[in-house]
Amino acid sequence: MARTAGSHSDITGPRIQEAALKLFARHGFAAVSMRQIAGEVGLQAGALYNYTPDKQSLLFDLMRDHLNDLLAARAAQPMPDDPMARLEGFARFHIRFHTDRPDEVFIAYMELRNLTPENFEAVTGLRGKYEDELEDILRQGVDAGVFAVPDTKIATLAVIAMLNGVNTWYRPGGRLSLEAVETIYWDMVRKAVTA
Amino acid sequence: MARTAGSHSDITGPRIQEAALKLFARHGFAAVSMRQIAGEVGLQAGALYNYTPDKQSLLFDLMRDHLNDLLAARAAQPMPDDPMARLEGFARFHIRFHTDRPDEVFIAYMELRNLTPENFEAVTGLRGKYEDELEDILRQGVDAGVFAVPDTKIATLAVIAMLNGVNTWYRPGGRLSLEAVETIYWDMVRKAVTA
DNA sequence: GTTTTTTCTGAACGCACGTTCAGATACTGT
DNA sequence: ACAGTATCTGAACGTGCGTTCAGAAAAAAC
Repeated sequence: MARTAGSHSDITGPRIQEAALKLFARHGFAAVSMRQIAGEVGLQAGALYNYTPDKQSLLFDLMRDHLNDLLAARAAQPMPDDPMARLEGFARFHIRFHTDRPDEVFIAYMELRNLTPENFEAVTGLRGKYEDELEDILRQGVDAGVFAVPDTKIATLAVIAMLNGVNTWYRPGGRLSLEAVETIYWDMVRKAVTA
Repeated sequence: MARTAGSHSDITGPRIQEAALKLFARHGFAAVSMRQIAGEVGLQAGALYNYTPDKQSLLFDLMRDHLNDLLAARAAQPMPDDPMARLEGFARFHIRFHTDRPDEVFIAYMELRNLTPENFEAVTGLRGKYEDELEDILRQGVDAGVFAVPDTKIATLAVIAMLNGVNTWYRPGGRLSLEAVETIYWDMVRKAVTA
């Protein structure tokens, strides 16, 4: 009934995040209790409050970290001048990044309604930044005459919706390699927006 | 403390369904209580159990009815022989039907994990029937040489994901008419799958 | 070896949950 | 007018919720 042998915040903290991520993705934020999360890590519920002020922050931190990772990873990608090459880079990057983090992606899309208004603003703001990158590419391509879409904003949302769809069925080790999936989707995206 | 004036199951039953639909869509199944649903209809929680055996059935019935409506509405659509015309009909029908029922659609996609295994099977089975219709169209078009997709199953999922995306942003009375939205998306779908 | 800091337990708080049911009132059919 | 049925209330059941906190043990600092 006190500090346990081998306990360290550097270890417990991340383990709590992982447990919350896994359980939120599997059962949904509202259906998961603090006691379940604690149990997954081998703690009593009260110990969680050494690491988070409340349950809501646990969710928000997962989303914010995920979107910051997304933006950072994207910023580290090469950026060709050619719109077609840029779009291909975006499509392939998006599929790779998202299929690699199915739980984070799932939560970031499904649990928005469980955020407080200000946390909601923060998360959708970060996502907006990412979507703006794609819209810039499309606009650049339209200006260059290589893409033809009547509305770049709608085309942006349509392309992202299509690419996000991969996460609903793709599993590593399945019939198709990730490289093959990338190519199939890139092909459809390219045709959909090309002049 | 008894039957109230003007109470009738023909009226109360549908009102309970509507209240559950609205609240589940807004806050999520797990976050909505039977007392909230009852309150929305002007009842005490116990009265709901004249209409549903439990909370889970309330959710399942909403999903099943929605998908049955979808299949029935689709079956009532004209079915041209030409694959291109069939695909256009499917795309436009899908957008019209789904934008007309945003709450039902939202629930049918987001609350699958709150279904018991057998209810889950029933719902995904109905959805599979609908998706098979699209895959049949694509396969027919590929055989006729008018479509070119390396994998009809993946193309089916990609097209549906893209079309479903409309529901994330479209609102009646917005900048674009539904007809215009249909045309924009149909254009992207057509280009994405055409040979 | 002693003190200080970190980490956790276990119990407790008030509250809300899904569900059941006896009893009361409104409606319906005769 | 009366009997039978449909509909709802209000209270209750046990359970689990998010969160707080005093105190105890382990680790770290000195």
